[in-house]
Amino acid sequence: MANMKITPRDVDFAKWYTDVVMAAHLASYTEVKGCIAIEPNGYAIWEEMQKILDQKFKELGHVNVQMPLLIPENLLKKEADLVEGFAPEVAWVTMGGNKNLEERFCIRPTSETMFSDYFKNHITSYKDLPLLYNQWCNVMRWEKETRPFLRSREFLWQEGHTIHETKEEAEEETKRMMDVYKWFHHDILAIPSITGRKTEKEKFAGADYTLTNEALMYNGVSLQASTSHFFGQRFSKAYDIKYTTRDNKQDYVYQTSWGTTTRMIGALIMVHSDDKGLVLPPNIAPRKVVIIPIGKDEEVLSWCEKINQELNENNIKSFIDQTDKSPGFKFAEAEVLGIPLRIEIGKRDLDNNQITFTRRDTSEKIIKKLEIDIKKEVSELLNTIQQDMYNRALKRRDELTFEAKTIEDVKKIMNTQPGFIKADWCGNPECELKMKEINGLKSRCILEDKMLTGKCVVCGREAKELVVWGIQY
RNA sequence: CGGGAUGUGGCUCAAUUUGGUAGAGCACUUGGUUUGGGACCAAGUGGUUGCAGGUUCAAAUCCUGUCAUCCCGACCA
Repeated sequence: MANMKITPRDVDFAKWYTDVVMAAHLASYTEVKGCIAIEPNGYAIWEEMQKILDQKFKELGHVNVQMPLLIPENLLKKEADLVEGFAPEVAWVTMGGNKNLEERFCIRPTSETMFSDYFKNHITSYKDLPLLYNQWCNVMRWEKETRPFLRSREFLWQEGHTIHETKEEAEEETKRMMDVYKWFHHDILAIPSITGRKTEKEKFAGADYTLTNEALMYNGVSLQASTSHFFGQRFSKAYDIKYTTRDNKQDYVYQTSWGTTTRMIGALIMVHSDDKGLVLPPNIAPRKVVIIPIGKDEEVLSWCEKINQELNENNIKSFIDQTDKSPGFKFAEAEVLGIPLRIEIGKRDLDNNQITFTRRDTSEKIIKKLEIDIKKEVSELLNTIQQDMYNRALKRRDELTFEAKTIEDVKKIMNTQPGFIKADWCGNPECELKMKEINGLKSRCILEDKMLTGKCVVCGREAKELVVWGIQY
């Protein structure tokens, strides 16, 4: 393992971010632009995310399926908004072997098309509804500017696609899945995201409306972390997904889709990590504890083994670093990898009848008696770390959430420290564009909360919504 | 897609200005000594200088093109 230097976060945030990705061996660049190799450390985090979310989806009645990677052009074209929204960033397959294809295929940027076409042929009656499907897969969007995990041409995600008998049921599903994402970000990733509805301008191409989960990064930039869309009958009408209703009429289904991506790994870095490297919340860390023996004393090693075994038997994933590196190297390595808790055991500890814990998030050292209930102690400490990480992120989010009553307020805030800016909005897209002239501010989401002044922050006319504005990653 | 920067063993960089045998540190391998914050000694391995052309007796160095990465804008998860 290389002991690579990490650019300080406050010196160059973007450089720091990629340094952490590389130093923690989460991913590396490949010969293919915008397509990263997700390395074992990075993929393990994704597998944890998959495991937790997949279980939740299944508890809520969803089943997993797999649709084709390729989408025929004629099918894609059926929903005009979708085509328009994704046209600039789809990759096309035009040849099969050495022959030109009659009809080209796009490599899926998202799978509404294939799901819709599938649904069309697989339901006939209200008795077939709802269908609650999810797919774990890779998708491709031909981005120009790329960045590991945050914006790559190929990325991994899950996309849920559901169809329902009634509007109410579909809207409930849209909200329910946003609640799942919210729970996942808050309780698992320790990221205090905010949720709300996207404006017309920012919603998913082809959706009636989009719910979004927006997270605030350490540097005050916002990241769309997951979305849940309500399609109404737009796709079902475009793709002819009809069924026979309870009163023997023909109707179109109501549809939703919702997704989240490997981008969340990037969010973990930008919210929690520091100049020493990755910091992972215990609830998502693939390995929660590293045990580092100091010296090669037999008794030291046997204590390491004993503790390791007890933790693993109690479902606390731990491991012993038995490489021939010096202890100092191992400490630094555990830190760059973001392992939440470190246990050091050496002769000195044994002589004093103690073991030493070190928290990754605070670097705090905690001395405990050797005979404690190790699994209880560790699991409590991991919970504390998780909670503290959330609280720190929450505090930072609140500190970087501002209220603006006038456009001057907005400018003043943006000139000092970007963050979430709450401001009333009249609903006019022109005012949205005016905001964009200020350091590229975009509406992140519309909140349900009470408006600040009742007047649009841009034009001063009567406001309709309270909007959170931010700089988009 | 515009503006800027960079590309030399796995990593960080030197040699480019003024063309003349590719070099250092780290990492890696082997042996030994070590072990409480990135250990030490010794001996080794590894590079047709991003790629493709061109100029030249001679190219890492000059010219043209291209690709990639990073930063700043426009577009997006």
